[in-house]
Amino acid sequence: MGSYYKKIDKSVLESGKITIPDDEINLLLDVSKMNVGESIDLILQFNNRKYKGKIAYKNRNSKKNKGKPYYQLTYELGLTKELKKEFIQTFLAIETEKISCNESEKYHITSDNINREVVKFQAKHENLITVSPFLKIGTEYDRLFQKIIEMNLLDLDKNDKEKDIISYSSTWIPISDLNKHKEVKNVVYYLVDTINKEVYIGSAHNLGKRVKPNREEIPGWNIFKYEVINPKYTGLLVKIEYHSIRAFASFLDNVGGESSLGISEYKLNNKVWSKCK
DNA sequence: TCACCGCCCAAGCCTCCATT
DNA sequence: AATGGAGGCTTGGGCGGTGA
Repeated sequence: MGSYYKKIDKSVLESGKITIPDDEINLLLDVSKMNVGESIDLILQFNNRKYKGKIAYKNRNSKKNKGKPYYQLTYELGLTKELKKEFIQTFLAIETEKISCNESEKYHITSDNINREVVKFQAKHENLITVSPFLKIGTEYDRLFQKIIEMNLLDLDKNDKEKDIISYSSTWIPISDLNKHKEVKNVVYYLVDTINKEVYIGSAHNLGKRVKPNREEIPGWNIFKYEVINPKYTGLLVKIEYHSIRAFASFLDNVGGESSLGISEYKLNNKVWSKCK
């Protein structure tokens, strides 16, 4: 048992899967009883936090490489993110290389001059490996870049617009124009009956399928508006909806049993939402 | 309310490419 | 030629939607 030192590269920081050379695998794990196709689960510890990982002995089936299996260490993406924050110098170099690769349509990023920092994998005891920086290039801007990486602002592959939870908020629209908005996706919507002074709030992955005239909960609704949730946060759609309902219920008389200030003659028609008492 | 279905994403696996 | 680096395809689990 010992330590394996690895230059930081895309494998380490992005895919979270690295090939361990045959002559070094025994530093991390006793593989004498391992057969091709098998894998061993282990824990990687970095900064006192533990991450799931495994070492697999993998086959190569192509004609050219048949019969030359190799060892691959993989770990969860949570660790890749922490490592990006640790090895800022290399991470930024890789991101920079990506940009020039895109421009020149180069395919692989293996340029030697970006591989400067080194991480150390040390076998502690059975199935526990500690991960620590061995060679690190610090700068005065590390704290700033840590923040930026933490907020995913450097995921250049992704759309910049993805920072906001709400990506679009409509004006109030008369029911007669409903058809023009049928195709809108991932929305929290507000239906209002201006005659009977009623409000109803809902959410939908597909506006046209949920919002129709004579809706049971608020049959007389005649105007509506909606907010489109950033696709990145669609998992939170219902939570955002309930937050809106809860907020409205605190101010408007409502049929959901929430105590309200009753600041308006309007009434909230929602009956059910997750109440955080 | 429950069971089923389809979709999406991450993990796993395979393979090609670059480097030595 | 050998082998590590890394992209792409496949798979499977989880989750939301839908219909009974």
